[in-house]
Amino acid sequence: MVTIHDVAAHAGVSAMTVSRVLNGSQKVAPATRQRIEKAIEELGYFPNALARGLLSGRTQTIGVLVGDITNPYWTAVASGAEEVVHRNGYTMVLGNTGSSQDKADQLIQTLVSNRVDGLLINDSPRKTLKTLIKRDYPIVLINKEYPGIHADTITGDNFYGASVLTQHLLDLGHTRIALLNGPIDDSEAIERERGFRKTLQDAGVEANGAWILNASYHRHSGYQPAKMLLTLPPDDRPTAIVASNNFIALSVIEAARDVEVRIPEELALVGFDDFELASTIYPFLTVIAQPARVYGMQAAQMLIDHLNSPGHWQISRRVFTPELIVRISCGSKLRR
Amino acid sequence: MVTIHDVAAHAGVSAMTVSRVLNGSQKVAPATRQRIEKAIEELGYFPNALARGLLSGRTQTIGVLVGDITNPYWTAVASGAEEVVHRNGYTMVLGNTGSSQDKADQLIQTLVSNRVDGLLINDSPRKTLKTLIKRDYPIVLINKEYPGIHADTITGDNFYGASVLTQHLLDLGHTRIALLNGPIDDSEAIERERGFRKTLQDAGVEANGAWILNASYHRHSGYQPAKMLLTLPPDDRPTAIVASNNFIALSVIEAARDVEVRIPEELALVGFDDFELASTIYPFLTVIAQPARVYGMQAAQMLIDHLNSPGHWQISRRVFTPELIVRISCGSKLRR
DNA sequence: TTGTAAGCGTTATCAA
DNA sequence: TTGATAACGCTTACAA
Repeated sequence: MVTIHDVAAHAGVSAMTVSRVLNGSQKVAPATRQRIEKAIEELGYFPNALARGLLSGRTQTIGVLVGDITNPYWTAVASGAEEVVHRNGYTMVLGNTGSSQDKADQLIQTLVSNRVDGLLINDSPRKTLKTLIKRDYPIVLINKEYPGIHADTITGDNFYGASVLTQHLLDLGHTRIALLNGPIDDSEAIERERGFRKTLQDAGVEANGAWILNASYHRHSGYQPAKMLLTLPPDDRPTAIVASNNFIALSVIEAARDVEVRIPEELALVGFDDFELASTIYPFLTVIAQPARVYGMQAAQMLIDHLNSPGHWQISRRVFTPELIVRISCGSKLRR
Repeated sequence: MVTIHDVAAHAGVSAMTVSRVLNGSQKVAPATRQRIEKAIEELGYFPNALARGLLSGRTQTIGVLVGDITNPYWTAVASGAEEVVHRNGYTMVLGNTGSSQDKADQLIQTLVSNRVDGLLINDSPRKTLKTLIKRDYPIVLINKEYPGIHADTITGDNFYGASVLTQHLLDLGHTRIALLNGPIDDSEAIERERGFRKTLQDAGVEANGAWILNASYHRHSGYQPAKMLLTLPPDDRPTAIVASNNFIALSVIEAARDVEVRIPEELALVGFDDFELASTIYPFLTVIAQPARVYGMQAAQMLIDHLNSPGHWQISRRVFTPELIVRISCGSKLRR
């Protein structure tokens, strides 16, 4: 590896002068500068960011940890974050936890060891989070809250979202409504279930415990529970399903197709998280849309503001109100 | 930031002993070890990978640069790469070039400055690549070749893929076939056009230059050219389109819907790159499937083998033969 | 305008 | 089994 000293020797100056050219920090004679730039070019010199970071304590790098990189929701978050990160002269490092706590923990260890200046986190073990916070490490949580953990947060209003979705189904005349929810310990899933139950209750409809099921948020995890619901005896079967994310909604579509239940004619389907193709896949999905890209941008901006703030940063939670997009999977655009 | 010396002081030992515990490299008395582990825990110490990397020259990190992180093809590549990278004790750092040469260049600069041990690259300026190769920096190119650049490469056989797709359409009786290709200077696009033209020629069908159009590989870039093709006067209009990637195929579906051309009844559509939802979106797409996940895994393995090889690494190109998956967008499963 | 010296946090080497 | 020292590549502070 070529070092600053190699460049210096090649240009017949000291390392310090090369450093000054690199950083444009102080005056360097034009002739000297030219010689140095030529040397850099000829030697193919890349400054060593490790040495720099070691000295300065900053790496101009921000880590982003998402649960599932194959989910368009999270790539939208990441791509929004990246835009802001990049625009502010930082580099984004993207990590994929695959919703595994161990992997999340390991990734955080690695990123912090590499002294990224801050972290955008979706999923992490509580303990790791506590350590980070104790050490005043700048983090922003995205779409997740941890009871007892006080940190900057960007989320959607899941209680509200679930309420709107459920109310929409009630308004269409459904009373036999199932919830295909995320993991039982997920903060979003918990809020969604609360919103779901409360809305039913307010409407005087009794929630059926057998119709409230948990899945992971991964691509096919909703398939089995969906199939289970759809193969219940007709009298016992829900007429509508609320899916807790985009992948779960897709699984419902697939299960319905496999057991020959038509959406929306025989089953109304609504879900969380809009995605590009929701309007291209038949039956076009009625969803609570969360502006994932905006979440990513806002979270990144929040983190960068924190990094740029002189020392007294005020922790805050920013909760976005998601929006109902009615398409046809709920059947509301059908004549009944 | 807590350093190894803080831990050492806290445990009443020297930094060296802490280092030994951290790396399990040499014998440490059990009692001492325990005290140190307790100190690490209490202080919330994270080793500084910058210092480590500076000393060792290795960071156990691999950079992956993809063109478009919102394209499922590339997330599949990335997720395959990550599996292998992770399994081998490295960390993957994912960068998104957005198909911008400047950004790719900047990202490579940053990653190399941060001394990632190697790079998986899809898109990069030639010049940067040349510099990397001159400096013997381990890289693997994915789905891209640069004339005059000699580097490890993983690609699909695009000439073959285009030939198979085109032949399939010819076999179905089409002779008026359009190619909605990628960027004009993209190595994959060039090969695909070659395969397309050659297959037509061998069948004695003359290629219509006005039906060979270029788009970028991004989400909506195929829409305008597709619409253009589909609004040509009936006598001048192709009856079949070969789309050069998944996003272009989606754009064709959208354009066809907007101008009320039915697929596959009035237009046969085939494309490159299978993706999860290709079989969920109607009309289910007939595609040349490239095992993106496998490409990612193979590329990562190749890079790691290179890193582990004592010094004499043989550069090679690995070309995969893609596979035709016939669904219904080409119309071959329709009675004619 | 340019150069010297010290130190960032680790670990390899040698010594105790 | 443990410790002292030097070095990795760079930049800040100071000196020339």
